[in-house]
Amino acid sequence: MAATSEILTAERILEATEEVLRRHGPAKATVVDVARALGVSHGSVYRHFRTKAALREAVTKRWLDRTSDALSDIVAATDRDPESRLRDWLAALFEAKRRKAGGDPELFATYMVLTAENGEAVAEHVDDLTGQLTEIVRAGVESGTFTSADPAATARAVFQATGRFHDPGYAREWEQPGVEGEFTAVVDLVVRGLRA
Amino acid sequence: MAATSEILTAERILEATEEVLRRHGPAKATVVDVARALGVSHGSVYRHFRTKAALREAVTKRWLDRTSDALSDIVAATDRDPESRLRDWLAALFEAKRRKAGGDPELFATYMVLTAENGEAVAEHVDDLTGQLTEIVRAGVESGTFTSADPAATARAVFQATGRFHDPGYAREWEQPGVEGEFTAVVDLVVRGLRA
DNA sequence: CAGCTGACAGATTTCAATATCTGTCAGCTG
DNA sequence: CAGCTGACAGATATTGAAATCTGTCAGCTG
Repeated sequence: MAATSEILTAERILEATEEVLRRHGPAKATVVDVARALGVSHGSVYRHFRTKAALREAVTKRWLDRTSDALSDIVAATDRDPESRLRDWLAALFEAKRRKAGGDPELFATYMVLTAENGEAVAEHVDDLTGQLTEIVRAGVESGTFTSADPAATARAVFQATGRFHDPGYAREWEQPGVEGEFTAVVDLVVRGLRA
Repeated sequence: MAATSEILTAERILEATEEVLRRHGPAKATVVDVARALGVSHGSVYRHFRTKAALREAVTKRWLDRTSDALSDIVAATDRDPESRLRDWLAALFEAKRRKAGGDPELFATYMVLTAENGEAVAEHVDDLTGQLTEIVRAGVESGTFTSADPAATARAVFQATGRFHDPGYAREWEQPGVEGEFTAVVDLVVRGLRA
């Protein structure tokens, strides 16, 4: 067992947990399974995570953060004009979610369960994303393309108005014909509403 | 038993079913319960509704139609300007849903279950509502207040963009402080996007 | 002695036996 | 004879006993 030759770290436990969740699903994945995958006793896992809930929350955070990170490049491209950055950002978010949902539906369902039980982590993730949006909106206001008395509030409104294209609850509809057009229609409406 | 003195109609069965659902919830409400409430045998209920699913669907339709009907007055007020009719319509929809969700959470949860199992009825209801919105948008385009190449598509976009304030899935958030402001922010954004 | 193990108590889940419900229909009733 | 009843078969839900899991901790090990 090569696994036992390395030190047991939180990171390794999280990786093993993701694997166990992928294999067994959220309902049947146990701490004992995770320990077995690592070749250690389950007591050792509890040395790094106080409870099973804490372990699942950490996995959830990691997963959500991977999405936020993927979008931050668009926010950072301050040389590009805000309107197309906004459109790209929204399209990238939609595309990322849709690929996750459609590509591996079971794994996506697993993370739906995890996010449902970790409202705190999800709230942080939403704050993270609206924070990114706020930067783009603020850039737009400064360059005179957008109007907004309160960029943070406006960013939240943009995020909420496009919810149907990133909220996992709507995942079923992302595969239906015509979504692409519906997405464009909503984004156009929102961008028009933003313009100075 | 006064009830048995009247003829058994589909209407009376629907009323009794609503009552049974209110009392027992969606999981425990049985056809036998409905029959007992009416003072008849359950075989008689099957004379009017082929299956339990059909009965539940009919109850769901009735409930959804009551919401649509309440909004149609605003659509019909063609003497008022389209922008304020749109704002009123969206506010009335939000308010109606919020009252249902907050006023009797258990009953609302019951109808959440019913709508989840009757996608067909819900789709019709959404078509109904976007149809109403389309009329308002079209009136706005005709009077020159709004721009839209395709009022039906625009109406759908408006409906989807405001989903957070009428989709039952978000009901938990309707009670939190600040929703009122979030609602206004989204509606303002959408209305600005609509203006010519 | 820092990190890990594994036995343990209480909580949770599983499973199979039991009870209830759905949908049908032959026959009753007014 | 139109409308209703209630017994019935198969499907679904409930229940409680047995199995498994979570979280702890005294003691082992390198």
